[in-house]
Amino acid sequence: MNIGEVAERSGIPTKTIRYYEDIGFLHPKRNENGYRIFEDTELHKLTFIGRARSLGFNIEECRALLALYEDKDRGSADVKKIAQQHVKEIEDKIADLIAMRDTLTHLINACAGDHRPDCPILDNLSDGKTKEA
Amino acid sequence: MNIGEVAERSGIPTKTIRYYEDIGFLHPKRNENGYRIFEDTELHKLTFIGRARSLGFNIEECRALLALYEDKDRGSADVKKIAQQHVKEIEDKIADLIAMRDTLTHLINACAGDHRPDCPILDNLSDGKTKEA
DNA sequence: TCTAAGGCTTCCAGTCACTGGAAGGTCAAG
DNA sequence: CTTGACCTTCCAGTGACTGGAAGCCTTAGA
Repeated sequence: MNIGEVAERSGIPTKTIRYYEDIGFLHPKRNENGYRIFEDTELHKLTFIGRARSLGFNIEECRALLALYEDKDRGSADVKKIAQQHVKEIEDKIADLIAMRDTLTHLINACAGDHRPDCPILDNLSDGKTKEA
Repeated sequence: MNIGEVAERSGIPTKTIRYYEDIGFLHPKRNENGYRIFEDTELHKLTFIGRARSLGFNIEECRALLALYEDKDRGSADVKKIAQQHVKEIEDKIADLIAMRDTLTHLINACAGDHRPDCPILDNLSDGKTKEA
């Protein structure tokens, strides 16, 4: 397979595939003409990485998962640990975002949204206090 | 005030303050020795930006809010619109993260987490399917 | 008066995970 | 033989900082 076909089948852009080669995720062979040739195993790897990325694992986490994936002797405990750590991080982010949303929603509700310049949102950004109606 | 004091009072690092000057948020005057001198208005602006950033507004949104903040004739509707748009984006992110978390939690629950190599998490990353017990 | 510490300056480079674009080689169809 | 799609490499940019180097300025203490 050439890079274009792999890109289509894995759903990962060619640019990104080359980048993944740069950072050592893949080592495709080369044709006489310099083109990369991908085997099925490379396609699988790419798909694997794509799924992990879409679950929010960062590149280093993907590298760790990939190493575990390729290590036939790893225990599932290692993988579970990475995943659990990751769930914790996701939950922290969710909590942060919910706090943001609630604060903003609160401010929006306090804001008349008309042509007068009086604006609780800006007031809050300016002095950190929310005025109640 | 010198930059160090402003940094302490606004909670924004000196590096970041200089960066904010670079991108045109501030225009502090300079001393004979080249040091930046900050007035109270600059401190207020920085605090304003800091709060907006902590609410997840990006730099361009901050720029817009700052412009509205400094425009005495703006209607609160303009500000409300930016904030509402932002709440939408936050809610999208929350939904994404919840989906990620649920998928991962599901996989973690299916994973024995022992020393055997059989691992539903890797299996899923590899083939996109979750095996039920 | 010298020195040392700390604060200030600028500029350059790195972060993360790509993404865009330029310049040019290769290949298959018409 | 040309056209267009595909491939290659390399360089630069994204967002929002952050780190570090090199060097000037100020202040306190010996």
